[in-house]
Amino acid sequence: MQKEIELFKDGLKKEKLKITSQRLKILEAFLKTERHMSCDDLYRAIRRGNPEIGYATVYRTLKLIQKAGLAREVDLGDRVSRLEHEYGHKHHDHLICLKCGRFFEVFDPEIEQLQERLALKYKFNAVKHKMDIFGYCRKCKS
Amino acid sequence: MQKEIELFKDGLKKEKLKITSQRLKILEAFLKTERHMSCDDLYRAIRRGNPEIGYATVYRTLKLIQKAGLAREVDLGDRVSRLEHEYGHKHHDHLICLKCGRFFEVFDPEIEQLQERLALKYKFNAVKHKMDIFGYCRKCKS
DNA sequence: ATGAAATTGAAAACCATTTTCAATTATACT
DNA sequence: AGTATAATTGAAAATGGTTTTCAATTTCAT
Ligand SMILES: [Mn+2]
Ligand SMILES: [Mn+2]
Ligand SMILES: [Zn+2]
Ligand SMILES: [Zn+2]
Repeated sequence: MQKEIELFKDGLKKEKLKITSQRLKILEAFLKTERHMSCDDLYRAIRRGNPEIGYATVYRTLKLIQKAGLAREVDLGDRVSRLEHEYGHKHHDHLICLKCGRFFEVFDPEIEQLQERLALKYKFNAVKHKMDIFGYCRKCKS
Repeated sequence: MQKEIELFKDGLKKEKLKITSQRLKILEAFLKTERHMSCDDLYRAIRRGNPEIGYATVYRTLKLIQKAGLAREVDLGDRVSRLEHEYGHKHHDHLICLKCGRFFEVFDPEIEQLQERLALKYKFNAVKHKMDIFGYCRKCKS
């Protein structure tokens, strides 16, 4: 994760922001997990080793991590912002189970291509998209 | 909109809930517009003719309207729930402009078909999906 | 080292939404 | 029609995730 740490530092320098121990610890905690973490999840995880880091600092730093291109927001429809790794992780969409809450990461190049065609048709300059399919997973369908 | 009103009343009766003047007024206000309305938007609109209707009642009734299958939630990524008509309106997705906030309603049968195929591949019983493409509209792209 | 500017944690504020509660109302049943 | 019962209402308070405020502390270019 050295590469990610460098990218983060570069992002900070570019904005004339400072490299602090709190920011680095929060970044490391985020990089350490592969799950989709809410700010609160991360706050709790960080807290275990660093009880002196504040809630607001976690929120603020997670915004910076996103700006540096290292994290992307996942919106599962509850009103909680969750983050997943962005650097070195390909774009994907989600199948989300309405019963157990589990989700599956999926990618379909044909869909992606048709999405581009659709944007083009509307002369729309697409930057990103979000596609979530909700339903019942193999284990939960009656 | 008589059909919708009947469906709403049926939905209420089925749950042993009561048909009240407030509920009917809120439903009519919702049916009257074709926009994507937040609860607050609707509260304000209703207020103009009916200053006695409370905020909580609007929230509660909008939930009932959704349960009756007359409204569907639109999630534009801010944390505000907006509603659009569901009855008599075909499913569609959105192209959302990051600059001016305007959105375009789109439908691509090929994408829909591939989405089904994707769910099938994961033995996932898809119920609904949400696809939003974010970017810059014709007028806003530099 | 110095000083300007950025950062921090704790607490308060924010804001959409939900809950509480006592008063009112709709409906089913005499 | 009158009554009992359960649902509904509006106002206010609570909730919960997120953001802001502010005084104290820290970073870093000079
Ligand atoms: Mn993911
Ligand atoms: Mn729409
Ligand atoms: Zn499941
Ligand atoms: Zn635009």
